Amino acid sequence: MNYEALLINKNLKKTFPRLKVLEILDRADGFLSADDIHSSFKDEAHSLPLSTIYRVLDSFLKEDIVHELNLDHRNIKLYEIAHKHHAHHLICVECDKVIHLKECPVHSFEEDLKETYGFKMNHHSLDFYGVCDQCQKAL
Amino acid sequence: MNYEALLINKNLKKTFPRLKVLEILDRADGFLSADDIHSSFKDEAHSLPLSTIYRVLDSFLKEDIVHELNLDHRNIKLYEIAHKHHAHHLICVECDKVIHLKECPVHSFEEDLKETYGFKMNHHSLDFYGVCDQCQKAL
DNA sequence: TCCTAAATGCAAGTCATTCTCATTAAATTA
DNA sequence: TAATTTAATGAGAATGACTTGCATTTAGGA
Repeated sequence: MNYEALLINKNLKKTFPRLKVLEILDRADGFLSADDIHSSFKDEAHSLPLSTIYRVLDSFLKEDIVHELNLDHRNIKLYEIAHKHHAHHLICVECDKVIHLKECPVHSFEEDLKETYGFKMNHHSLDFYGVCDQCQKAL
Repeated sequence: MNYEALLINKNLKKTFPRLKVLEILDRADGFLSADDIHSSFKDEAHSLPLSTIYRVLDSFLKEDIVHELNLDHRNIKLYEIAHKHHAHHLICVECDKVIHLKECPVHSFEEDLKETYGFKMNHHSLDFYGVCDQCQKAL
């Protein structure tokens, strides 16, 4: 993944914080919170303040570079590079594991809603919360 | 709706705050935030502190007396008496109008997930965000 | 190289929600 | 009915995720 090209392509200035956050998200294998991103700097000399991280994430959200996932059971937002997966999830409320679901079973339902209610659709969230196999055994 | 009977039925002590919150939620015609509930006391002599309201709502959630709705675009939780509607929504990000959807198009999908991943399912959220008819015209 | 708007760093602020702890009250028991 | 136990409440402080104000820096075009 060419970070610089992506930023230029999205008309975002190529700055150190943006490149760094992009790299961290790209190398992560799942969702990260703003705080996760912040923490991943702890051993490096040049860290980033949380305010900058939030601003960078906002600019990425606007350009659809990242997806946002709201965790109902934690009151927290998680972020992931957008192209990685479609945005439906199976979430374990015990260990916070997130399983990505590729299928979107509500696509045609959404089309119907647009028509019925005259909505201009923005996005939809479809997330399943439960206890995973391993945590069931552990409890 | 018999508030006292409901509480007794759920093994919840019949207290003034619980009866009051139940009544407010029952009389509301949509979702309310904890703050909405708090505000609805402003003209009355005996109000309730927010801490109590949150605790009452928690006890109601545990007993499935209320449903909780997380608003992605506002970072806020809304509550409604559970029996009123099934919990899927079409939400306008401009005016915060919430339209209740009766149909659940992911029921069989959820059954498949349980089987495939061995999850014990807790709940799922399915919410559509967009701009409603009226707000589109107003923009 | 200069210029300007945009981005950043830092600190302070916001706001929904939770917690602490002393007090009160509900429901059980004597 | 009174005493007891235990949960619930009230008030306010605390938390924690996120946002904002503002002075400074920097990217990218002139």
